[in-house]
Amino acid sequence: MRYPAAETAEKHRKILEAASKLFRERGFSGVSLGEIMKATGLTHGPFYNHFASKEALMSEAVAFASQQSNAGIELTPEWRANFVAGYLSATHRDAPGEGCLMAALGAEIGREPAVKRSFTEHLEGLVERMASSFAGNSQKKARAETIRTLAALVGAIVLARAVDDEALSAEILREVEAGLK
Amino acid sequence: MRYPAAETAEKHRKILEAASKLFRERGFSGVSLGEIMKATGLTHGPFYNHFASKEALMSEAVAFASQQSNAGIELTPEWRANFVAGYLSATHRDAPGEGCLMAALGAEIGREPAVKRSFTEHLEGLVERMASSFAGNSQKKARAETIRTLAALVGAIVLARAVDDEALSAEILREVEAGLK
DNA sequence: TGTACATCAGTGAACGCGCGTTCACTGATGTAC
DNA sequence: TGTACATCAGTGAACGCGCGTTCACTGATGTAC
Repeated sequence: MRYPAAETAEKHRKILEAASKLFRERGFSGVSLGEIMKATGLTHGPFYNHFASKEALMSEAVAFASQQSNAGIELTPEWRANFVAGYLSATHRDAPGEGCLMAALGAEIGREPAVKRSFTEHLEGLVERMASSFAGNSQKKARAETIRTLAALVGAIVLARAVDDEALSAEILREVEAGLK
Repeated sequence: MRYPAAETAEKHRKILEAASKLFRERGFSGVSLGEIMKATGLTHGPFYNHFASKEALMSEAVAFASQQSNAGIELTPEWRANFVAGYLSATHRDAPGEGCLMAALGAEIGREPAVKRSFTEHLEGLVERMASSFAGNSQKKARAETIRTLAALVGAIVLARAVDDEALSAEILREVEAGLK
Protein backbone atom coordinates (compact mmCIF):
# COMPACT_ATOMS: atom_id res chain seq x y z
CA MET A 1 0.00 0.00 0.00
CA ARG A 2 1.12 3.53 -0.56
CA TYR A 3 2.14 5.59 2.48
CA PRO A 4 2.46 9.33 3.07
CA ALA A 5 5.96 10.59 2.27
CA ALA A 6 6.51 11.77 5.84
CA GLU A 7 6.07 8.24 7.15
CA THR A 8 8.64 6.90 4.73
CA ALA A 9 11.31 9.28 5.99
CA GLU A 10 10.34 8.44 9.54
CA LYS A 11 10.75 4.73 8.86
CA HIS A 12 14.12 5.28 7.29
CA ARG A 13 15.22 7.04 10.47
CA LYS A 14 13.78 4.28 12.63
CA ILE A 15 15.71 1.62 10.76
CA LEU A 16 18.92 3.61 11.19
CA GLU A 17 18.21 4.10 14.87
CA ALA A 18 17.58 0.41 15.50
CA ALA A 19 20.54 -0.64 13.35
CA SER A 20 23.02 1.71 14.97
CA LYS A 21 22.00 0.48 18.40
CA LEU A 22 21.98 -3.23 17.57
CA PHE A 23 25.25 -3.03 15.63
CA ARG A 24 26.97 -1.40 18.60
CA GLU A 25 25.58 -4.06 20.90
CA ARG A 26 26.44 -7.12 18.84
CA GLY A 27 28.64 -6.10 15.94
CA PHE A 28 27.80 -5.84 12.25
CA SER A 29 27.77 -9.56 11.60
CA GLY A 30 26.03 -10.35 14.89
CA VAL A 31 22.79 -8.68 13.78
CA SER A 32 20.57 -9.81 10.91
CA LEU A 33 18.49 -7.52 8.74
CA GLY A 34 15.43 -9.40 9.96
CA GLU A 35 16.14 -8.42 13.54
CA ILE A 36 16.66 -4.81 12.62
CA MET A 37 13.42 -4.64 10.67
CA LYS A 38 11.57 -6.42 13.45
CA ALA A 39 12.85 -3.78 15.89
CA THR A 40 11.22 -1.14 13.71
CA GLY A 41 7.93 -3.07 13.64
CA LEU A 42 8.14 -4.08 9.98
CA THR A 43 8.77 -7.32 8.12
CA HIS A 44 12.15 -7.76 6.49
CA GLY A 45 10.98 -7.31 2.90
CA PRO A 46 10.82 -3.52 2.66
CA PHE A 47 14.39 -3.15 3.86
CA TYR A 48 15.44 -2.84 0.23
CA ASN A 49 13.04 0.01 -0.31
CA HIS A 50 15.24 1.99 2.05
CA PHE A 51 18.78 0.69 1.59
CA ALA A 52 20.72 -0.90 -1.24
CA SER A 53 22.34 -3.58 0.92
CA LYS A 54 23.40 -4.46 4.44
CA GLU A 55 26.76 -2.84 3.77
CA ALA A 56 25.03 0.41 2.80
CA LEU A 57 23.04 0.28 6.03
CA MET A 58 26.24 -0.23 8.00
CA SER A 59 27.74 2.91 6.48
CA GLU A 60 24.64 4.98 7.08
CA ALA A 61 24.27 3.64 10.61
CA VAL A 62 27.82 4.68 11.42
CA ALA A 63 27.15 8.14 10.03
CA PHE A 64 23.89 8.32 12.00
CA ALA A 65 25.50 7.33 15.31
CA SER A 66 28.37 9.73 14.81
CA GLN A 67 26.02 12.63 14.03
CA GLN A 68 24.15 11.89 17.23
CA SER A 69 27.31 11.92 19.32
CA ASN A 70 28.84 14.92 17.56
CA ALA A 71 25.68 16.89 18.24
CA GLY A 72 26.37 16.65 21.96
CA ILE A 73 29.82 18.24 21.86
CA GLU A 74 30.24 21.60 23.52
CA LEU A 75 33.33 23.70 23.35
CA THR A 76 34.10 24.21 27.03
CA PRO A 77 36.63 22.64 29.39
CA GLU A 78 33.75 21.80 31.77
CA TRP A 79 32.01 19.84 29.06
CA ARG A 80 35.22 17.99 28.32
CA ALA A 81 35.73 16.92 31.95
CA ASN A 82 32.14 15.70 32.18
CA PHE A 83 32.44 13.92 28.89
CA VAL A 84 35.55 12.02 30.00
CA ALA A 85 33.96 11.01 33.30
CA GLY A 86 30.79 9.83 31.58
CA TYR A 87 32.73 8.00 28.91
CA LEU A 88 34.78 6.11 31.47
CA SER A 89 31.78 5.21 33.62
CA ALA A 90 30.43 1.72 34.29
CA THR A 91 27.15 2.93 32.78
CA HIS A 92 28.79 3.55 29.43
CA ARG A 93 30.78 0.33 29.62
CA ASP A 94 27.61 -1.68 30.24
CA ALA A 95 25.43 0.00 27.58
CA PRO A 96 27.33 -0.29 24.29
CA GLY A 97 24.12 0.16 22.31
CA GLU A 98 23.84 3.76 23.48
CA GLY A 99 27.57 4.32 23.66
CA CYS A 100 30.61 5.16 21.64
CA LEU A 101 30.72 3.91 18.08
CA MET A 102 34.49 3.62 18.03
CA ALA A 103 34.75 1.48 21.13
CA ALA A 104 31.95 -0.82 20.01
CA LEU A 105 32.73 -1.22 16.31
CA GLY A 106 36.27 0.08 15.82
CA ALA A 107 37.91 -3.13 14.67
CA GLU A 108 34.99 -4.10 12.45
CA ILE A 109 34.89 -0.67 10.82
CA GLY A 110 38.48 -1.20 9.74
CA ARG A 111 37.49 -4.35 7.86
CA GLU A 112 34.67 -2.82 5.83
CA PRO A 113 35.98 -0.38 3.20
CA ALA A 114 32.67 1.42 2.67
CA VAL A 115 32.15 1.90 6.41
CA LYS A 116 35.77 2.92 6.84
CA ARG A 117 35.27 5.81 4.46
CA SER A 118 32.15 6.99 6.25
CA PHE A 119 33.87 6.70 9.63
CA THR A 120 36.98 8.61 8.57
CA GLU A 121 34.96 11.75 7.96
CA HIS A 122 33.35 11.34 11.35
CA LEU A 123 36.64 11.00 13.19
CA GLU A 124 38.24 13.93 11.39
CA GLY A 125 35.24 16.09 12.31
CA LEU A 126 35.26 14.85 15.90
CA VAL A 127 38.96 15.61 16.35
CA GLU A 128 38.52 19.12 14.98
CA ARG A 129 35.52 19.89 17.16
CA MET A 130 36.98 18.42 20.31
CA ALA A 131 40.30 20.16 19.81
CA SER A 132 38.45 23.45 20.14
CA SER A 133 37.45 22.53 23.69
CA PHE A 134 41.09 22.52 24.81
CA ALA A 135 41.39 26.13 25.82
CA GLY A 136 44.75 27.81 26.41
CA ASN A 137 46.79 25.65 24.05
CA SER A 138 48.07 26.14 20.56
CA GLN A 139 45.93 24.52 17.87
CA LYS A 140 48.61 21.97 17.16
CA LYS A 141 48.97 20.97 20.80
CA ALA A 142 45.20 20.85 21.23
CA ARG A 143 44.85 18.51 18.27
CA ALA A 144 47.57 16.18 19.55
CA GLU A 145 46.02 16.16 23.01
CA THR A 146 42.60 15.36 21.55
CA ILE A 147 43.96 12.39 19.63
CA ARG A 148 45.73 11.07 22.73
CA THR A 149 42.59 11.46 24.80
CA LEU A 150 40.41 9.66 22.25
CA ALA A 151 42.86 6.75 21.97
CA ALA A 152 42.99 6.39 25.74
CA LEU A 153 39.18 6.52 26.03
CA VAL A 154 38.55 3.99 23.28
CA GLY A 155 41.23 1.61 24.53
CA ALA A 156 39.95 1.85 28.10
CA ILE A 157 36.37 0.92 27.17
CA VAL A 158 37.45 -1.88 24.84
CA LEU A 159 39.59 -3.42 27.57
CA ALA A 160 37.07 -2.79 30.35
CA ARG A 161 34.39 -4.54 28.28
CA ALA A 162 36.65 -7.46 27.36
CA VAL A 163 37.33 -8.30 30.97
CA ASP A 164 35.33 -10.65 33.15
CA ASP A 165 36.54 -9.33 36.47
CA GLU A 166 34.64 -6.31 37.77
CA ALA A 167 37.56 -5.16 39.94
CA LEU A 168 40.02 -5.15 37.03
CA SER A 169 37.46 -3.58 34.72
CA ALA A 170 36.78 -0.76 37.19
CA GLU A 171 40.50 -0.32 37.77
CA ILE A 172 41.06 0.22 34.04
CA LEU A 173 38.39 2.92 33.88
CA ARG A 174 39.64 4.60 37.04
CA GLU A 175 43.34 4.65 36.14
CA VAL A 176 42.76 5.90 32.61
CA GLU A 177 40.54 8.67 33.97
CA ALA A 178 43.21 9.59 36.53
CA GLY A 179 45.70 9.83 33.67
CA LEU A 180 43.52 12.31 31.78
CA LYS A 181 43.29 14.86 34.57
CA MET B 1 43.27 -43.85 9.52
CA ARG B 2 45.12 -43.83 12.79
CA TYR B 3 48.00 -41.37 13.18
CA PRO B 4 50.97 -41.23 15.56
CA ALA B 5 50.17 -39.30 18.74
CA ALA B 6 52.85 -36.70 18.01
CA GLU B 7 51.14 -35.71 14.77
CA THR B 8 47.84 -35.22 16.53
CA ALA B 9 49.31 -32.71 18.98
CA GLU B 10 51.05 -30.99 16.09
CA LYS B 11 47.77 -30.67 14.19
CA HIS B 12 46.04 -29.26 17.25
CA ARG B 13 48.73 -26.60 17.42
CA LYS B 14 48.44 -25.88 13.68
CA ILE B 15 44.69 -25.34 13.96
CA LEU B 16 45.22 -22.91 16.84
CA GLU B 17 47.91 -21.09 14.92
CA ALA B 18 45.76 -20.69 11.81
CA ALA B 19 42.68 -19.76 13.85
CA SER B 20 44.40 -17.14 15.97
CA LYS B 21 45.80 -15.50 12.85
CA LEU B 22 42.58 -15.60 10.81
CA PHE B 23 40.44 -14.46 13.76
CA ARG B 24 42.67 -11.43 14.29
CA GLU B 25 42.51 -10.63 10.59
CA ARG B 26 38.77 -10.95 10.09
CA GLY B 27 37.07 -11.36 13.45
CA PHE B 28 35.51 -14.44 15.02
CA SER B 29 32.40 -14.42 12.86
CA GLY B 30 34.32 -13.45 9.73
CA VAL B 31 36.13 -16.78 9.58
CA SER B 32 34.50 -20.18 9.04
CA LEU B 33 35.76 -23.45 10.48
CA GLY B 34 36.18 -24.67 6.93
CA GLU B 35 38.65 -21.91 6.17
CA ILE B 36 40.62 -22.58 9.31
CA MET B 37 40.85 -26.30 8.59
CA LYS B 38 41.79 -25.61 4.99
CA ALA B 39 44.64 -23.39 6.20
CA THR B 40 45.97 -26.38 8.14
CA GLY B 41 45.71 -28.61 5.07
CA LEU B 42 42.83 -30.71 6.37
CA THR B 43 39.17 -31.07 5.51
CA HIS B 44 36.65 -29.58 7.91
CA GLY B 45 35.41 -32.87 9.35
CA PRO B 46 38.16 -33.64 11.89
CA PHE B 47 37.79 -30.26 13.54
CA TYR B 48 35.58 -31.89 16.15
CA ASN B 49 38.28 -34.41 16.96
CA HIS B 50 40.26 -31.47 18.32
CA PHE B 51 37.72 -28.98 19.66
CA ALA B 52 34.24 -29.19 21.12
CA SER B 53 32.86 -26.23 19.17
CA LYS B 54 33.78 -23.02 17.40
CA GLU B 55 33.38 -21.17 20.69
CA ALA B 56 35.88 -23.51 22.36
CA LEU B 57 38.33 -22.84 19.54
CA MET B 58 37.87 -19.10 19.98
CA SER B 59 38.78 -19.37 23.66
CA GLU B 60 41.83 -21.54 23.01
CA ALA B 61 42.94 -19.34 20.12
CA VAL B 62 42.82 -16.30 22.39
CA ALA B 63 44.88 -18.13 25.01
CA PHE B 64 47.31 -19.28 22.31
CA ALA B 65 47.83 -15.78 20.88
CA SER B 66 48.29 -14.29 24.34
CA GLN B 67 50.87 -16.90 25.32
CA GLN B 68 52.80 -16.09 22.18
CA SER B 69 52.81 -12.36 22.92
CA ASN B 70 53.50 -12.78 26.65
CA ALA B 71 56.52 -14.91 25.83
CA GLY B 72 58.16 -11.90 24.17
CA ILE B 73 58.00 -9.61 27.20
CA GLU B 74 61.27 -8.62 28.80
CA LEU B 75 61.55 -6.70 32.01
CA THR B 76 63.69 -3.78 30.93
CA PRO B 77 62.93 -0.14 30.10
CA GLU B 78 64.70 -0.60 26.73
CA TRP B 79 62.39 -3.44 25.85
CA ARG B 80 59.41 -1.32 26.80
CA ALA B 81 60.45 1.58 24.55
CA ASN B 82 61.01 -0.78 21.62
CA PHE B 83 57.72 -2.49 22.27
CA VAL B 84 55.77 0.78 22.20
CA ALA B 85 57.47 1.91 18.98
CA GLY B 86 56.82 -1.44 17.30
CA TYR B 87 53.24 -1.54 18.52
CA LEU B 88 52.50 1.92 17.13
CA SER B 89 54.16 1.23 13.78
CA ALA B 90 52.46 1.10 10.38
CA THR B 91 53.72 -2.47 10.11
CA HIS B 92 51.70 -3.55 13.13
CA ARG B 93 48.69 -1.56 12.01
CA ASP B 94 48.74 -3.24 8.60
CA ALA B 95 49.28 -6.81 9.83
CA PRO B 96 46.54 -7.56 12.37
CA GLY B 97 46.96 -11.31 11.86
CA GLU B 98 50.39 -11.19 13.48
CA GLY B 99 49.51 -8.37 15.84
CA CYS B 100 47.86 -7.54 19.11
CA LEU B 101 44.92 -9.65 20.15
CA MET B 102 43.25 -6.85 22.09
CA ALA B 103 43.32 -4.35 19.25
CA ALA B 104 42.04 -6.89 16.73
CA LEU B 105 39.38 -8.69 18.76
CA GLY B 106 38.76 -6.55 21.86
CA ALA B 107 35.13 -5.69 21.22
CA GLU B 108 34.25 -9.20 20.08
CA ILE B 109 35.92 -10.78 23.10
CA GLY B 110 33.59 -8.76 25.30
CA ARG B 111 30.57 -10.34 23.60
CA GLU B 112 31.61 -13.96 24.08
CA PRO B 113 31.47 -15.02 27.74
CA ALA B 114 33.74 -18.06 27.35
CA VAL B 115 36.36 -16.04 25.49
CA LYS B 116 36.03 -13.21 27.96
CA ARG B 117 37.05 -15.50 30.80
CA SER B 118 40.07 -16.78 28.93
CA PHE B 119 41.10 -13.24 28.00
CA THR B 120 40.77 -11.86 31.53
CA GLU B 121 43.50 -14.14 32.79
CA HIS B 122 45.69 -13.07 29.91
CA LEU B 123 45.23 -9.38 30.60
CA GLU B 124 45.80 -9.74 34.33
CA GLY B 125 49.04 -11.63 33.60
CA LEU B 126 50.11 -9.09 31.00
CA VAL B 127 49.55 -6.14 33.35
CA GLU B 128 51.55 -7.81 36.10
CA ARG B 129 54.46 -8.70 33.85
CA MET B 130 54.59 -5.34 32.11
CA ALA B 131 54.36 -3.42 35.35
CA SER B 132 57.69 -4.98 36.32
CA SER B 133 59.35 -3.27 33.35
CA PHE B 134 58.62 0.16 34.82
CA ALA B 135 61.76 0.62 36.87
CA GLY B 136 62.08 3.30 39.53
CA ASN B 137 58.39 3.50 40.46
CA SER B 138 56.33 2.09 43.24
CA GLN B 139 54.45 -1.08 42.33
CA LYS B 140 51.15 0.74 42.49
CA LYS B 141 52.27 3.53 40.21
CA ALA B 142 53.83 1.04 37.81
CA ARG B 143 50.57 -0.86 37.58
CA ALA B 144 48.55 2.28 36.91
CA GLU B 145 51.04 3.42 34.29
CA THR B 146 50.90 0.02 32.59
CA ILE B 147 47.13 0.13 32.35
CA ARG B 148 47.21 3.64 30.91
CA THR B 149 49.84 2.63 28.38
CA LEU B 150 47.89 -0.43 27.26
CA ALA B 151 44.67 1.55 26.85
CA ALA B 152 46.46 4.18 24.78
CA LEU B 153 48.12 1.53 22.60
CA VAL B 154 44.95 -0.43 21.96
CA GLY B 155 42.89 2.68 21.25
CA ALA B 156 45.53 4.04 18.91
CA ILE B 157 45.67 0.90 16.76
CA VAL B 158 41.89 0.51 16.69
CA LEU B 159 41.47 4.10 15.48
CA ALA B 160 44.42 3.98 13.09
CA ARG B 161 42.96 0.85 11.48
CA ALA B 162 39.46 2.28 11.28
CA VAL B 163 40.58 5.26 9.30
CA ASP B 164 40.80 5.50 5.53
CA ASP B 165 43.20 8.43 5.41
CA GLU B 166 46.87 7.52 5.69
CA ALA B 167 47.84 10.96 6.99
CA LEU B 168 45.30 10.87 9.83
CA SER B 169 46.14 7.25 10.60
CA ALA B 170 49.86 8.01 10.84
CA GLU B 171 49.11 11.11 12.92
CA ILE B 172 47.23 9.00 15.46
CA LEU B 173 50.13 6.57 15.82
CA ARG B 174 52.68 9.37 16.04
CA GLU B 175 50.84 11.51 18.59
CA VAL B 176 50.01 8.61 20.88
CA GLU B 177 53.64 7.51 20.78
CA ALA B 178 54.76 11.04 21.60
CA GLY B 179 52.42 10.99 24.59
CA LEU B 180 54.02 7.82 25.96
CA LYS B 181 57.55 9.16 26.08
C1' DT C 1 -16.22 18.24 -5.84
C1' DG C 2 -16.35 13.38 -7.29
C1' DT C 3 -14.48 9.47 -9.74
C1' DA C 4 -10.92 6.37 -12.04
C1' DC C 5 -6.54 5.12 -12.10
C1' DA C 6 -1.45 5.01 -11.45
C1' DT C 7 1.80 4.79 -7.78
C1' DC C 8 4.78 2.44 -4.70
C1' DA C 9 5.83 1.03 0.36
C1' DG C 10 4.66 -3.00 2.71
C1' DT C 11 3.71 -8.29 2.64
C1' DG C 12 5.43 -12.69 3.10
C1' DA C 13 6.84 -16.70 0.57
C1' DA C 14 10.79 -18.20 -1.75
C1' DC C 15 15.67 -18.41 -3.54
C1' DG C 16 20.43 -19.95 -3.15
C1' DC C 17 24.18 -20.11 -0.22
C1' DG C 18 27.44 -20.96 3.42
C1' DC C 19 27.55 -21.95 7.94
C1' DG C 20 28.35 -25.15 12.26
C1' DT C 21 27.79 -29.66 13.16
C1' DT C 22 27.05 -34.83 12.52
C1' DC C 23 28.08 -39.33 10.95
C1' DA C 24 28.96 -43.79 8.50
C1' DC C 25 32.94 -45.15 6.62
C1' DT C 26 38.20 -45.79 5.71
C1' DG C 27 42.56 -47.65 6.61
C1' DA C 28 47.36 -47.00 8.73
C1' DT C 29 48.89 -47.67 13.25
C1' DG C 30 49.61 -49.78 17.76
C1' DT C 31 48.79 -53.85 20.59
C1' DA C 32 47.66 -58.61 22.19
C1' DC C 33 48.88 -63.10 21.66
C1' DT D 1 59.02 -62.35 15.55
C1' DG D 2 54.72 -62.67 12.97
C1' DT D 3 49.81 -62.32 12.65
C1' DA D 4 44.94 -60.71 13.73
C1' DC D 5 42.42 -57.33 15.37
C1' DA D 6 40.92 -53.07 17.83
C1' DT D 7 41.66 -48.25 17.64
C1' DC D 8 40.62 -43.70 16.20
C1' DA D 9 42.06 -39.42 13.28
C1' DG D 10 40.81 -38.26 8.80
C1' DT D 11 37.23 -38.32 4.81
C1' DG D 12 33.61 -36.20 2.63
C1' DA D 13 28.70 -36.32 2.03
C1' DA D 14 24.82 -34.72 4.43
C1' DC D 15 21.87 -32.26 7.89
C1' DG D 16 19.19 -28.27 9.36
C1' DC D 17 19.31 -23.56 9.84
C1' DG D 18 19.48 -18.64 9.26
C1' DC D 19 21.22 -15.43 6.39
C1' DG D 20 20.98 -11.63 2.56
C1' DT D 21 18.34 -10.86 -1.18
C1' DT D 22 14.41 -11.17 -4.66
C1' DC D 23 9.80 -10.84 -6.26
C1' DA D 24 4.79 -11.26 -7.47
C1' DC D 25 1.26 -9.37 -5.17
C1' DT D 26 -1.69 -6.00 -2.21
C1' DG D 27 -4.21 -1.97 -1.41
C1' DA D 28 -4.35 2.90 0.71
C1' DT D 29 -2.87 7.10 -1.09
C1' DG D 30 -2.18 10.92 -4.26
C1' DT D 31 -3.34 12.79 -8.78
C1' DA D 32 -5.62 13.76 -13.30
C1' DC D 33 -9.71 14.91 -15.20
